[in-house]
Amino acid sequence: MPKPGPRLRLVDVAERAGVSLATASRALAGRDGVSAEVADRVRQVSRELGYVANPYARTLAGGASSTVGLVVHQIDDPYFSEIAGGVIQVAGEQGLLVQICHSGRNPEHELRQLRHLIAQRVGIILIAGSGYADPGVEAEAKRELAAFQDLGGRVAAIGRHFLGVDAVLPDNEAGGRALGEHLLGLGHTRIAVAAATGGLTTVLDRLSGVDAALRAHGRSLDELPIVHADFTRDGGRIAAERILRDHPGTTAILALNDSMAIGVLATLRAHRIVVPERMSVVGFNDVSVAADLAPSLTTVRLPMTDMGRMALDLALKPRSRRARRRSTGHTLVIRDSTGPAPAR
Amino acid sequence: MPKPGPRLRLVDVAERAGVSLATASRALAGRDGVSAEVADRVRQVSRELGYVANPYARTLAGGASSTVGLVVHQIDDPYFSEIAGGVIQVAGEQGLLVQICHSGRNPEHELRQLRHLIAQRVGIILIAGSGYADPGVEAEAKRELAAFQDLGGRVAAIGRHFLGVDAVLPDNEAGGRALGEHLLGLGHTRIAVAAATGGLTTVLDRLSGVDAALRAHGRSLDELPIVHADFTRDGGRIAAERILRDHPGTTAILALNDSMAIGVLATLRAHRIVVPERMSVVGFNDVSVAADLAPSLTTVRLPMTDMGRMALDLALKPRSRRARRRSTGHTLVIRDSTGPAPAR
DNA sequence: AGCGCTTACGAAAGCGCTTACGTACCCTAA
DNA sequence: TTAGGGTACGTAAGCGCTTTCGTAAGCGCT
Repeated sequence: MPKPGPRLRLVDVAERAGVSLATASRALAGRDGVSAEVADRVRQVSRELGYVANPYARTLAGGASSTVGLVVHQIDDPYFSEIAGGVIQVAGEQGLLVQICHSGRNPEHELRQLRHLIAQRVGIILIAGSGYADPGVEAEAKRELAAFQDLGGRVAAIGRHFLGVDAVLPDNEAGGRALGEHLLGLGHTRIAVAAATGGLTTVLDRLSGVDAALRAHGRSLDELPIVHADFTRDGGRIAAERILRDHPGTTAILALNDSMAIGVLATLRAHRIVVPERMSVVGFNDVSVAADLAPSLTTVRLPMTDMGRMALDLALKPRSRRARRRSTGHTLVIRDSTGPAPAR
Repeated sequence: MPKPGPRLRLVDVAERAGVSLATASRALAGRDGVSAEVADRVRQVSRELGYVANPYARTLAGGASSTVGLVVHQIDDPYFSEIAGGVIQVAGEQGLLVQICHSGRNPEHELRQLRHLIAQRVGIILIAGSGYADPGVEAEAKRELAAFQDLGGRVAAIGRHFLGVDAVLPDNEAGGRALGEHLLGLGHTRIAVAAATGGLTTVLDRLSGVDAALRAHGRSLDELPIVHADFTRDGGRIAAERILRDHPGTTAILALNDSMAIGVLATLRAHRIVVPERMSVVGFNDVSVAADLAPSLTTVRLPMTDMGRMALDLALKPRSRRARRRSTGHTLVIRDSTGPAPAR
């Protein structure tokens, strides 16, 4: 059992292997200029001794920083915690450390976090969560990230297209379309949308998918009431109240994420409106509790954990000339919260 | 990885303030040996220039590391993600970075993560999640943490008493007792317990609270069927199936955490057993979805976010001679999943 | 004055690593 | 043979900071 001595340094390994510090460093970094024979010996000794490089010294000396910074809106939101789970998993396999910080859905605060991560010299930055439709808001972050990449850092985004970096893009549009078609297929015509406050690209993309579905049926999103509130359970509550009050004929509520859908369901329950008999409800993301609600929630599943994994994978590849994009795929998961439109 | 670049260094600040490197360092660290006047000037200049210390250099030179390592069983478990939320919040205020890693409820893997964090020279380690009842299993971790502390590191645990470090201890026993009393007060006598696999201190503590409640009524835990399964939704499912099969007279199921309770509810729904009319169900923790289930879940609320905060606060205080303990408090939250015991 | 003592500061020695740069050595070609 | 060009490795110069140690100045005391 390799016992991690108090402070084992690279010199110790080098000495034990009978080589110089430089050679030991090269051998462990897999750099060439070392004979295979010597390199093997060094690695062997290092393993025996249980040597772990001091990341501070390594980074200070100009080596690659082995920590990845992950920016999420809020870690205690299942969407982000699942993404984080994927990232941490891959990071663990690669021996990387993950630093997580909150942006709190606030572009300025996000920018501050970004700068902090950069100042802290992380090697990789992963930035998750919806982007802002206003390019001006993203511009500063974009510039900061570009500079970071020019200095050798790597960046990948999850769910944001305007950052000019590699990105994992959830199937927001296709998912929105699938939900729209599902509801239309069930005969719903009076559909209301519970959307997050405007300005988020995620919202726009999902809406545009819904629109596509409607157009395929000779209709359009313009006909539907769209109620804006926060991307949270409370937002869903508020939206649902507003819909019930202002659009009483509604037979289906399409919430743009599961949190809102949960709020919608709670409100409907409070009003004793039976789901799905009198009202169908759909969400988006398929967070793990969606299956446990009563009624269980029809939603579009995004592979959040995989998205986290993919993002880190992207960032671990060398930078390409053009920003790469990876689509996530999606699955319509039909559960008990949707049913045929009630007869009028 | 980011190259030296146009980064601002402490020398730059020192030069600009007309002092030596050493004085600048002392001034910014708030160390004495610098006149208030000079210190102010240095801080002023540093602020103007937007200087951020290079943490790698700082740590390498022997300063305190400004990163905190947080070990959780699994970040995409709401219990842990809420704790992490609290930790990240405090860390953000203090300008600390949080590194999260998974232990996966596996003592060996946890130990490996611990060693990795220590090797990476984090300054603070926070370790969350139930401990193991077998002291042998904890011994190695305990030793490792003690050594880490002797080298100047700080450690705080959340929910583990056997580590010999400062700890935030959830009110497991009192909470268990509250749940037991609640059910007994409703007239339930045939109560079954869905517990996690043995060996976790959390399980033992909660059970002991239940036992206390029973004894206050002249009964004892020994009379109740206790079914062991995983601390997850699936575990709850399995436990519920077993209870229904082996203990058909049961009128209340006490699940030792919310995840299990959710599984229990799902199973009851599948069996068309109405909650709470035919069966009451309680959970533990009050994760945020507990309120959104149908029926909403009666449970004991632990202030997870606060627990994260408290743990980091503890770790930020200087080490005391004896390990400190902080209790979290708890609240019994009565919702719709519990009701009077059905007449026989 | 002369002595010690404190205080405010600077010079310089590392912390453990990466990476130019230098140097032996060997192999080939003229 | 010797110049020329790899290849394998060692030497040493930092990376940006903290901290020890040294020093000069200021203080009160004999």
